[in-house]
Amino acid sequence: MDGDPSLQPPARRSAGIRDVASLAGVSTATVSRFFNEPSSLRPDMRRRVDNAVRELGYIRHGAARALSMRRSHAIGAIIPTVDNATRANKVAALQKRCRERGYNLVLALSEYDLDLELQQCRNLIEAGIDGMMLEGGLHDPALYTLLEKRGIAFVNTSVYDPLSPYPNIGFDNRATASRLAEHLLDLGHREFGMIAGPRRGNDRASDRVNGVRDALRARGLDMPDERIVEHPYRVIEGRKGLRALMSRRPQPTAVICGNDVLAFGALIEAQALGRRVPGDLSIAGFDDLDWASQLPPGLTTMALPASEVGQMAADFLIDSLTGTALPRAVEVEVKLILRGSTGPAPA
Amino acid sequence: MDGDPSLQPPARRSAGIRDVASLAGVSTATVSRFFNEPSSLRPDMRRRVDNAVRELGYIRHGAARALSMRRSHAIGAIIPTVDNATRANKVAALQKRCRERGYNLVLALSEYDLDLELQQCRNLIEAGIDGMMLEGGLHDPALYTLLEKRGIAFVNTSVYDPLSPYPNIGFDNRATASRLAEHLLDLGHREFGMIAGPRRGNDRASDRVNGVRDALRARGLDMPDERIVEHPYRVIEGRKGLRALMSRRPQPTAVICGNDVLAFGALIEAQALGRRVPGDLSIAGFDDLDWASQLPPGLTTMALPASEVGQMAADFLIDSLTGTALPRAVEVEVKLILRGSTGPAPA
DNA sequence: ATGAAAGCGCTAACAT
DNA sequence: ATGTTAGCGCTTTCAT
Repeated sequence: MDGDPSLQPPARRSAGIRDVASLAGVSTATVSRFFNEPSSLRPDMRRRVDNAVRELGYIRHGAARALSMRRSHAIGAIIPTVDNATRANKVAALQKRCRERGYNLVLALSEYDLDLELQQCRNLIEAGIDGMMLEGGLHDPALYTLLEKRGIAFVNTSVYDPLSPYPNIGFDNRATASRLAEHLLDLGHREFGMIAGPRRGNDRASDRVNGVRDALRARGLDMPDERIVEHPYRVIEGRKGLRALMSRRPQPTAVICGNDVLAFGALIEAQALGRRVPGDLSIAGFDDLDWASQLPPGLTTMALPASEVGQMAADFLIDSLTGTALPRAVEVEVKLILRGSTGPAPA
Repeated sequence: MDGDPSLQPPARRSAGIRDVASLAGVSTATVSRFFNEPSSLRPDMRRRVDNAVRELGYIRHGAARALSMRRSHAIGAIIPTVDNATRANKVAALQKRCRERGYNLVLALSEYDLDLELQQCRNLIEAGIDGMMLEGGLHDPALYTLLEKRGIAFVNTSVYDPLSPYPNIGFDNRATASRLAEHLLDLGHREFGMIAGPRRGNDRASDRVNGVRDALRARGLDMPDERIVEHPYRVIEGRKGLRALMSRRPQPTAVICGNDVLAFGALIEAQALGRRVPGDLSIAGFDDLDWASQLPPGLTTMALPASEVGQMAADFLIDSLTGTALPRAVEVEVKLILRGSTGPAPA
């Protein structure tokens, strides 16, 4: 093998399908079938091609394949950031499932910016993705137009809305937040505060605020704007948020945080302020991160099945490409995890 | 515009370069130049093409472009997981810089498995990536062969080794771990323990262990195997690790953790065991995660400039493609962040 | 079951 | 400065 004593062994371009075909003594069509429909080849043909492929270290040329098949076997994903374990799990599950089914994942970040999201969408279309996972259901209308006009499969994730015209896989953030608030209402809390994530351009963040409001209103209570502070998802911001809320009068006895990272900060700041959790103050979050069960007194939170969503998104997108009929909206289960950070309202 | 009352408006395939060319009354070459070398067009030509592009909503076909240019404008990255904020920052910086320079990011996960990493490498090659970011310097030899034979640019990251034959951007994990150990030695500690990350197939994890050993040996001390426990990077595992170490005699007064997540668990478990930090026990980690400065008493840790590495990796790879001469190894600065979790050895 | 050959939608010589 | 046209490396009819 490699018997050609040519002058520049490293510079020769790598083997193409024609090289394989001629080495195996078959046509290029047969080599193509070897990869795409092996069962249509006679065993001996298959063996010959297989040997040639191995000998040459042949790897198909994806771009040529995509051009010819009008299918890139790439799935795109646009997410705000990756620096959140829940989302990381979703992306990991997405890429794993895509890989299992022969698809690659092209990742783009929107940084919670709808304009940037649209731009990234264009980039991914240019990259030729066959399907695209989005986060949330709030996007520039042009994004939907773009995708639909080009017949690119897509799915909104981490939101569930059976009435949406667009496919979605996730859960109802608003109802989920209501459940969390009800838990606290049942514990006797009447003075609520909320450390929300930035709501602009983020329907999950605003839905969570609205959900808490829903629950309070259903019991004749209200959560005025001054009881809501908005902070980026960072621990230090959770601390600031709690400090701000505790400076209002009357002070809240229950604080719901937009996610566990903010709750982490709130928990630490409560301790720094000398408030006992849950004796003086109950705190809850969303995500059920790794440490939520470990950090005393344990964080009450909503466990969001992120990797399930990622995997389902991959399946949904890839199935769409084969023309399978699929449900427009899929709801995944969110569990309320009760831990030590929430308790009866102080007397 | 769109004056053709045909029967299936949504089904018509999207505009190609020829459509743009004929609408603008120019050749396809001119349209191509409009995108790739706009300055070579006369202003009025540019305007005509621009209008046609807008009117048709034309987006270049990446696969066709890649096939023709022999360049996909895609960068691949294979990382173990994304569920770590430091790595998330690296990936975010990588994708951002790639995007700025007209490249897309194809992401693959290796799950700390060298065989899977090699497989993912093949997948990415098939996807046609022009360059590839790897994590660490320990890979299947076949991976290097594959990449070099095909002339794909690549770079090992989060490691620094000027003697390596392969390009790398990062820091010397071994030396960095030594610095951390020296800090504790200077505080008078003599009994060390280590909660390492899984070392199999992970040079960063094993280098950190070796670095701690180096520092101890330099002072005539030793760290026997039974003072090292190995745990996956999760909070609960950090707790288990500390419990295991504290069951040995003599007990360590200083525990160095493979990363901040493990250190988090160690911190919590120390508290659960009634040990005061740093009074009875000093704990340190790697990464300087978001909460490290917030969680009392503050975690002493090494701050790794992850996003700097991600950005430099993007620049290195893309610059390589243009034939720019580049340094083979780049070292980034790691800072020792002193906080409350480390203090003088108990008397 | 296998082969021959016509594209897929661009880019880049080369020509003007 | 702009146009003509031959590929890029596959897949997929259509023959056989």
